[in-house]
Amino acid sequence: MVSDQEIAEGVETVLRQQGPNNVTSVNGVVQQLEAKLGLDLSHKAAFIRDQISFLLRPYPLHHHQQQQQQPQPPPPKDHFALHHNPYHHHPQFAPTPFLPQQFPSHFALHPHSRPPPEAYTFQAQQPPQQQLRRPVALPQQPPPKFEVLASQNATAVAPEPPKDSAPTTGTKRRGGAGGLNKVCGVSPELQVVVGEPALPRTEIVKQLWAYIRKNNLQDPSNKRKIICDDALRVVFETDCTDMFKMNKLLSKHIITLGPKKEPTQAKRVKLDAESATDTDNTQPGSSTVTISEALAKFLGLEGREMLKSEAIRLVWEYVKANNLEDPVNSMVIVCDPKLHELLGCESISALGVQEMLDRYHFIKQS
DNA sequence: ACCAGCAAGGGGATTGTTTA
DNA sequence: TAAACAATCCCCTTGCTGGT
Repeated sequence: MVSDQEIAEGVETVLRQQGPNNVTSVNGVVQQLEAKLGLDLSHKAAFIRDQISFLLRPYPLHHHQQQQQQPQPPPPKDHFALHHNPYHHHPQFAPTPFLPQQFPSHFALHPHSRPPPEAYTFQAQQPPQQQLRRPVALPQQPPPKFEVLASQNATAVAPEPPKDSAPTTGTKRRGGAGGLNKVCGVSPELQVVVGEPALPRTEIVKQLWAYIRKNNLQDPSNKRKIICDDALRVVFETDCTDMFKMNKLLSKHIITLGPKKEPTQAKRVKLDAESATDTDNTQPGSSTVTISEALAKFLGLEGREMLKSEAIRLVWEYVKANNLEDPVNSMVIVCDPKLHELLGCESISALGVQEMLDRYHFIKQS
């Protein structure tokens, strides 16, 4: 029986040794790991996928970086460097020299929603059988501890006991980090509105309503009706919608991150884009920032103070106006010379654009 | 007047039930 | 007994309806 720790180390080793261009899927890594360990790891695919996404997540941004760093387009190939695995201490998995390369974007899953290593240890310590289905003869398990983690991303979702709307059907289940509390990716268009690259669905809805109220976008005669402004028009592709349709339209812009049950039909936008790391969790989309000179030049603006959301929106307008989305994968932006000059790379994931702007072109104000 | 419940919509987690 | 399947819950929003 191989432990989660060994698997985690094995994943890191495979990624280091193989090089990203040779690893095309989670299954590929599973297979290589199976060959390496001589075990059937198919039941560990989700765990392995988690490990991959953790290892390939972007480096976290630090606030002082955002404030102090001068606009210096970085070598994009460093964008996804392999992170050290907290499990890593077994000598047989000693890391091999690793040359940073651009990983296939489909490996860049839910990066910034990733639990901190210490929290992850909790998961790893639990045999999956106990985490998942019936606890067999064990007494009722307490709510999953990673519920707390979900609240880190969904700060407004109070961890207080939920409303007791459930009928008296014995044991009650708590949401935990899954279900609607699961952190989902946000499309670039929707990011302009909610201001975050990844949020739980509930939080996305909440932010959206905050945006609607803030901008007075409800029809006064029928508050169920939403009158779209420019940003919402891009998201919903209509001038007017109602609150129920809104959720449906919203789902197009919510990208499932991480392991997911295989749907019978691929109906969603493919998840292959890396998420921008964003340490600024105080309504970043609506904050005023000073943009870099390069960005001001790019946007053809005189002034350098503007709403962050507006700056992002303008960049996306440029992308769309110039058809810079990869026709094969719209989550990948193929930079033209002008965008190349701004971002310092030839191509970038959709979600990576905001990260680059955050990191190098937004100078936050107090 | 006030309150609770319901309406739609998303999808994963969990529990309960049925079947092999 | 295990697997497969079904049902329920989680959250959020506004406005309507029915009960108190």
